[in-house]
Amino acid sequence: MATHDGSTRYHHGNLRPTLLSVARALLEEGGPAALSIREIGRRSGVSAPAAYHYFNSLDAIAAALAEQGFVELSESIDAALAGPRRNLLAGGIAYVAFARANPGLYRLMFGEGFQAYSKGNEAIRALRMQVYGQMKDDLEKRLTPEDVPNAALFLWSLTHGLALLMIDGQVEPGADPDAKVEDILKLAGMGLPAAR
Amino acid sequence: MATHDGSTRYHHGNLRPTLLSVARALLEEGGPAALSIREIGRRSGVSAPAAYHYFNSLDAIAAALAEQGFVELSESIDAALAGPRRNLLAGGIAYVAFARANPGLYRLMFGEGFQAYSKGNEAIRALRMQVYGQMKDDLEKRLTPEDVPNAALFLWSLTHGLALLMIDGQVEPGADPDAKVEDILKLAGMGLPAAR
DNA sequence: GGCATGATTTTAACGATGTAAAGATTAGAT
DNA sequence: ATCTAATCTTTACATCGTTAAAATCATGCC
Repeated sequence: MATHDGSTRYHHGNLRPTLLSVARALLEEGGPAALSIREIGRRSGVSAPAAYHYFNSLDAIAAALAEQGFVELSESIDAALAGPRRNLLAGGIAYVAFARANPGLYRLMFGEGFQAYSKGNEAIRALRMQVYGQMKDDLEKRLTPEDVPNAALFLWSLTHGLALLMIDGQVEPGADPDAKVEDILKLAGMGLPAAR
Repeated sequence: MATHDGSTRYHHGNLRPTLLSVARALLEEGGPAALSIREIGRRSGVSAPAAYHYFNSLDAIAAALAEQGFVELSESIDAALAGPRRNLLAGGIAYVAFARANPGLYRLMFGEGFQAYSKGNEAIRALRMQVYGQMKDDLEKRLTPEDVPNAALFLWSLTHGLALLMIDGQVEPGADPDAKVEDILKLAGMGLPAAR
């Protein structure tokens, strides 16, 4: 079997990271459904069962990718929250921007892709909660304590929903999607416009 | 092969509806990923390729289920909008209630399940837009025209996001989920609580 | 009533997938 | 240099979606 640079060593030498980056490319090409252990092996220049030395299953690869995603999303939100505008709006914009830049990954992190039911996606749920906690912590600096839980869920719902609608192509693509996101998220602070 | 009532006719006699209802049960048991043409056949007391007389593919079965879902969701929203409270809040509550009552179906309608990329899920996108239009129409009776587009997307994002978070078990299950939904959706009218 | 026609379903088969088991190859320590 | 453990391959199995061909049934026509 040949490595992807043409040489033909028996040992790949750098397989685990290669598998992950190939998997991630696959994920962005075709969404979570396109993740395939055989295809990952093929593109990595390696036979399919080789992956089983580093991951117990295809689901384990998906979980590793999701974990990467949560780290990156978390960093991205942190950066926005610490940036020049240091407000919730900036955090929300960063959140949606991450989803738009990594739609396959975002769907993996928050969609099915793991059997949403039955199985032990307990780890994923915890990672999601961590992101939620990040928003919540920030809200605690701004609101009275009893308002926080509902405000946090409100904000998360809005941001999550907007992110999904956008990566699902459900928002008519205007000239400047970032501006659109900002317009929508701004309404969170004011509520809907007054009735006429 | 035996029918599910024990008799053993060659012709099933009522196959198409049976396939759909079995598929829907499967969908709610295990989510969109659990849809399997062979399992549908098995549970319908029929061989797998029999389904191909009524549907071109597994995706076609999924599409038919999704269509059912959109009809039901639409009716449910209409009923709420025409009901005693006849306001947007009631519509939103009905929307989320539908998702909570049919989580598998809702995920099929709005999640992946169809290859979100590449393929022709154009019909699904149109059906989604129809639901969106329903909310939008109602908003038009209440707001000045230029406010409508952003308000509609705002509302849809919030409702859709909340629905998904709830059926993903991401909202700590309190005593009364319906009340929680109402609390959150109410914030859409007022905006976030004032800073302390 | 007998029979042809068309609708419905079955069996058999193909290619692809995830994964397990067993063997080959290689790197690194002693 | 040899032994050991890590890494990777080949082979194999069960399952899946789907196609092709054959079997069975229902129905209208004579």
